[in-house]
Amino acid sequence: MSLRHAVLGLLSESPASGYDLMKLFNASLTSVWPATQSQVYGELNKLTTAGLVEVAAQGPRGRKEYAITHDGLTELRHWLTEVAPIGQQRHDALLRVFFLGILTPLEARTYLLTQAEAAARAHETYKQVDESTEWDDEMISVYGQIALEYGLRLSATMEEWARWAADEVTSAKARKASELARARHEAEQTELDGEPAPERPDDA
Amino acid sequence: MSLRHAVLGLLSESPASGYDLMKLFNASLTSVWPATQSQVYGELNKLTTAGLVEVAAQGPRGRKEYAITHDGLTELRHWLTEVAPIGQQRHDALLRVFFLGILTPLEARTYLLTQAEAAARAHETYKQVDESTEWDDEMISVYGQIALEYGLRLSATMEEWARWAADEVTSAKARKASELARARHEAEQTELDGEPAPERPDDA
DNA sequence: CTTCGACATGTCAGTGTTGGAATGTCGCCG
DNA sequence: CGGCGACATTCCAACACTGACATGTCGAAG
Repeated sequence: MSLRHAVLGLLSESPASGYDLMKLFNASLTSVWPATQSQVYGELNKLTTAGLVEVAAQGPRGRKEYAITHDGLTELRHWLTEVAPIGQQRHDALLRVFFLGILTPLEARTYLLTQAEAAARAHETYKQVDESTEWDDEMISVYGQIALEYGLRLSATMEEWARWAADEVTSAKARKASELARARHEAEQTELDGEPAPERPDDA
Repeated sequence: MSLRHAVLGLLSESPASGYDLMKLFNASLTSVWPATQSQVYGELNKLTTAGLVEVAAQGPRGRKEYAITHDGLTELRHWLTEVAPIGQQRHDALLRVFFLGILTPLEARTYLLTQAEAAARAHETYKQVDESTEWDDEMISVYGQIALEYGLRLSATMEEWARWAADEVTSAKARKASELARARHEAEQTELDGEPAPERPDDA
């Protein structure tokens, strides 16, 4: 139900049309809460029916400029202060990690390093935004900056983790190999003692 | 479309019934890709129709034990190696940050510190799992450990960021206050010069 | 004056996700 | 042997999201 609150939040800063809202979504909320046209226009109608926003002005081309109502602002405040955010987020990229075992270590490493690069690119993008924006002490600016900082830190953590993980795959493989070598050695010892050697498939 | 691949991934490790899969989802994938019963059973039927899994054995109580087919394994490998993970994830908690400006700095700070505590609790939980698990060098264990490490690092980053952000709110408020004080001072100077003082609302 | 791009809204089918209800079976403990 | 808890599946209504299609208006540049 957060699309509703994203729309309310944007309208709390200034009145806007559905078209304006789409631009705002694509400009500042894409990486946090993406939305499509159909969703935004649909939600605006629902919000109007619910009395949380109202058509404050009409313009050319059928433009309807929406403004948040008192009830809408109350709802927004309620959501911010009293509704606990859901902690769990679906994480496509991390889900794959659980199943990397069906690939070869080399393929798994490639996957992780690709993730590292994607994170690095994301970090670079955030940095560009940070540097090309003039931050002042207005509250809206402060919170925008705080959100951006989250992006910067998250992408940095992601990259470091993915590089660490790639190394981990390599060293785990090495540990397994040496373990196998030891097992082989013991098997040879046993063989020397006259026992028949147990079957051991060669690891590729 | 990742629920499908989560199911395939779990079945790639060992055959299981829908009921078994639900336990696996709740045990290891909750924080990465949560799923409900209806989803899992529904997906199993779709996967069977698509020939990616098959009913390998039937048991008591109508139990159907599913196994991944050759086609299913191919599809899983394809997803892992060739389908780019979607980078953008919806982020409820971060969305709110954009709109904290409509709250008082104190309320905003409370929100951020609550988030910090939630992150700290999550970190603690992951730590418990890490310490209470016996990790070996089997591949499945290695990748489980890698995913867990991501959780550990992410929650640590979250907590640090939220605490930093809470401080940032405080200092931004202070900067604004001193700015206002300076403006006031200048206004008084102007007043002494005989000019009328401009209106200035008191900040609560 | 015409044409083109930006402005502007609306609708739809298909898919994914949630949460709950309904139904029944088996095995073990007392 | 009676009942309870774990096992096990199926169905459904409601809501959220995706991506595309349809329709039309205005303003400015050529």
